Amino acid sequence: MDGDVRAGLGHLDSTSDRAVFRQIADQLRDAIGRGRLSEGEQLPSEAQLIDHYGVARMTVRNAIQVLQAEGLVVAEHGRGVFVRPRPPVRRLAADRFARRLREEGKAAFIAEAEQAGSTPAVDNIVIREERPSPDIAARLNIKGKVLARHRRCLLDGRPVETATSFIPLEIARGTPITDPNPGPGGIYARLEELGYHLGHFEEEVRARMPDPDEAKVLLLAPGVPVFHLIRTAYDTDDQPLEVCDTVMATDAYILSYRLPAR
Amino acid sequence: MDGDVRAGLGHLDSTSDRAVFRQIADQLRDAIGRGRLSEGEQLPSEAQLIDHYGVARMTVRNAIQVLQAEGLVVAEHGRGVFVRPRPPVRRLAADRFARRLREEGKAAFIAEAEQAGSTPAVDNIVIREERPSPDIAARLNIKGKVLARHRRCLLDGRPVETATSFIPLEIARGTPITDPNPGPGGIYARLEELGYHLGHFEEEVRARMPDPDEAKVLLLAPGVPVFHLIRTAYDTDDQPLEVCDTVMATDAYILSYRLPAR
DNA sequence: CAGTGGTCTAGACCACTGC
DNA sequence: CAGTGGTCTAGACCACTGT
Repeated sequence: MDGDVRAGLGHLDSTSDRAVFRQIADQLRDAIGRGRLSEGEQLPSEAQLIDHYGVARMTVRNAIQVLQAEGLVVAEHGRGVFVRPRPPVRRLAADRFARRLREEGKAAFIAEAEQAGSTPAVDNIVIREERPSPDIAARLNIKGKVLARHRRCLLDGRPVETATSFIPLEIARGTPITDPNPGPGGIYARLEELGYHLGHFEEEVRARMPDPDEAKVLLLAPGVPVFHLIRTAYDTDDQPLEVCDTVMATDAYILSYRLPAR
Repeated sequence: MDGDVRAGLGHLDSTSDRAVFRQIADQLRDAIGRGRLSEGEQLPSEAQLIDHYGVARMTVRNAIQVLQAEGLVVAEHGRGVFVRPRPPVRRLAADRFARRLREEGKAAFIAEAEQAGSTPAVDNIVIREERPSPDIAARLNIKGKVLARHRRCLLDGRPVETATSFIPLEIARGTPITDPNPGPGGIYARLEELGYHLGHFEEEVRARMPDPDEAKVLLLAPGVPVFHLIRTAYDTDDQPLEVCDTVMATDAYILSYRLPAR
């Protein structure tokens, strides 16, 4: 026995040309993958790993940092390093903007959350007139100003997405769409009441690492990417009515879509 | 003047409680964001940053590592650190599995690539019978074995995705689906020839950091997440015919979907 | 308080790139 | 060859957590 630091970690292969910190990362990753270290469980402390492997502290820290960048572990100052718990994941259905939901008086985010038994919340609401970016202007096919509706959405107290809707000011001005709470069914319901008939949505999905602001607002752990969605709502004449720019925590969502076979 | 290391980097705020390496990362990130350092351009070397800020090497390296984890820069051993070039992005259309493409004799990946003016390629093809994972078995609603068709797809020489299709062995056995090259239109065309009528597809989209194997096969830079798609093909009776598990480089793709409004 | 991770220094040697 | 980043050591001091 060699003071095995639990989890059955092995030895270093000094003949290998693989860097020591990578070998340590490999062994910890393997322990996590095999379930010898399970979700939420604490990894051996830096001091224990230093003893076990007989290396300098930076070597151990480099190993742990590799795992952090992979999203496998989270370090908590003063407490330890833990296998990253997988938060509950919400599956966004392909029909999440179906009219029946609006008719039930639910905005999409609220409806989805309640259907899944979670408690939704919305904060950081900012509504103002803006000159749109060239990209937004092009998507809306307009030259003038827009109404921008920004908010952050939370599930069971955990921030999961920020979103900004852009609506041509010509459409939004003087309507409940300019209110912080636009009423039952959300702004899509208001648009339909105003005589705009929603035809379909187009959604573009990207994924990337968050910038520091996004990581802060969404309380993202290192190694957790974001979805960046840009959704355009079209009326039945294929005229754009709204663009919604959304940044979502990828550890909180699975996006689901239905594709036609013809 | 203080040997300004190009790019107009500023000074450290010693009164700030923000860590020095984060301040350095902030300044470099800002320089990139403002275009003072543009795509592909080389950052000041570690030695230059050490001189400029008067800090230890590890401090500078920590700063650069922050930017790497954000996907903003790539380090090349012996050459320097460079603002990560944005590779050309392929937009995957919502109708990419439309029948007309199969009838034109193109598999989806090939059709998409050629339509966009790129040169597609496929390698690492492995086809074999397997006992499916519980998840795959459940999606296919079967108990028996599957035919697994694995491949890696490249655009203009750059690997962009790996994919594995799972087809119930009962369906695939003794058909061209078991061939490395299943013929024009891909396996979906073969399925239809066999009398299965494709009705629709359901696609689940996740994003996460790659594991080391995925990073290697897709030549992913640090800080580049992957899309993980699981697509199920259904026939017109809503019976599953195939499941395709795909891992894609997120810096190579924008996924595009059409959502119904009712 | 002891134990944890966070930051930083000052060096060393190595491996890769390009002239 | 000089210049670059990659790895590693051996320390120091700090900040946070929990007892």
